[in-house]
Formats: sequence, C-alpha cells, structure tokens
Amino acid sequence: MIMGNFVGDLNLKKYEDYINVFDALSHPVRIKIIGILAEGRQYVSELARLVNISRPLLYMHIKKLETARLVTSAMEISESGKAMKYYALEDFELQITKELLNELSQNIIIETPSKDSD
Amino acid sequence: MIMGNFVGDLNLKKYEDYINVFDALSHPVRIKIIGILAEGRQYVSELARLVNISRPLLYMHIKKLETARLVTSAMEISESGKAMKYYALEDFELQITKELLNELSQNIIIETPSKDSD
DNA sequence: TTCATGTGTAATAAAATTATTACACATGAA
DNA sequence: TTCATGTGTAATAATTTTATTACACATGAA
Repeated sequence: MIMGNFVGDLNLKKYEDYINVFDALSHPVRIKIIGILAEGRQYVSELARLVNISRPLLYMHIKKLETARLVTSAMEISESGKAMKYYALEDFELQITKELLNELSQNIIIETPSKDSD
Repeated sequence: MIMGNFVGDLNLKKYEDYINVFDALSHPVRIKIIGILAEGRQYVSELARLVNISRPLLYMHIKKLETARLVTSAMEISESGKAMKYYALEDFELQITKELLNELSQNIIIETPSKDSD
C-alpha cells in the first residue's frame, strides 16, 4: 500500500503521478521557477522576467509543473483593470525511498516487441 | 546550507546532482529497474530479460541510474568462468521539500539570449 | 490614437532522449 | 566446431523535449 510519502496538498497515487513530479523537477529552469514561487506567488510576465526566459518558454515549463500539480494558477483582474494570471507553489514534501520505488514498480509493465535478438 | 536531505550512501550536493536523480527517476523503465534491483543484485543480461527490454536499451537506461549514483556495478567471473556484470541498488532515501528546492534554485542562473521580444 | 503592459497560442527549429539493428568478441559445454 | 550464453558498442531511426519567432487580442494611460 502506497502511503505516507507526501505531506501537504500533493496526493500522489499512481506511478505516473510520481513520474510527472520527477520529470517536473528534472530541469534547471523549473527548479528556478519553484525557487521564485517559494518566495510568493507571481504573475506570468513577471515570472518570465525573473526566470530570465521568454513567456512562451515559461508556459512550456510551467505546464509541466502544473501537470505534476506542484503549482496552481488563478486569473485575477488587477486594480488597474488588467487580467493577470498568478502562479503559486503548492505545499508539498515528499520522501523518496527504495521501498516506495519498489512498490511503484510493481504496477509497471514494460511491453517491448524486441528482446535483444542478437 | 543544504543538508539532511538524504539518508544512505547517496550524497547530493549541487543542484545538478539532484537533477540527475530526478531525471533518473522520470522514466517507467528506470523505476522498473530499481524495483527489480530492490529485490537483489542482478547481472546485465538477466536484468534486461526481467525488465523486458533489449540489452542495448538497458545500458542506455542504467547509465542514467549510474550517473545519478542510484546504482553501482561490479564485474565478476562466474563459477562457470563467464564474465558477469552485476548491478546493485544503492541505499538511499531522500526528502524533497520546498525549502530544499528553494535553496537549490539559488545557485541556478538562467542565461537566455531572448527575452520575449514581442 | 499610440504606447506600454498584460493575456495566449501556433508554427517551426534545434537539441536531446529513447529505441532499434547490427555488429564484435569471450567462455563452457555438447 | 558449433551452440548457447555472457560481455560491449557503434550507427541510425524515431520520438519527445526544449527553444524561438511571430502572431492576435485586451486594457489603462499619455
């Protein structure tokens, strides 16, 4: 039974959930984004400036963070009347152990046509 | 100061070390490999059969696990005299927190030529 | 109206990852 | 000698990821 591997709002169940998280954490830009959001929420354009990448590229990266549910977004209308999309970091804390990975692997079935036909 | 995020032989320091680990854990085949090695060490050909992939492909995947230092290898001569390469899972346990990621991000500098020149 | 700033995405290029195929070579047993 | 099993890698193909460029559209202020 998989449980007790996380703290916070993140509720990972299937191995795909974990892989999404690992994948999300496997790029410097995305760690940078997390670092910035750890200080507080930020809207898209400003976030892109802080990370020092273009907005389209930011969207690409943050999409992975959203898929992994490490961040959430909310649209707001600023005082000046502009639409602003804010991203915020989710509360999480997960523990990676051999036992956890072993449990996850039980559900993984690799089906490959080729079996090293030397 | 980054510390206390791991248990076991794994000693992660720089953010690149962590990214290597996350990257290593971001593919089903590699989780499967870890799951199998969690039961005990295994030699290359048998490991490939157990995972159900070709040997060349196994090498590709396990290389990432080795880079992340999640597995180690050792050559041995079997009783029958054949050279066998055994892979074993390292002892590890790491805790991923917002605080850790925030610290890691401090060392990440993104240098991109383009800044969304809309 | 024009400018600065915000939103979002489609199309493409570049680079990296993943997967396959085909080799070479060694040993023990039949 | 031939077969089964082990080792390892080079070359290529297929796919995905990452990055760039060029759009479109909205609002408030000058």
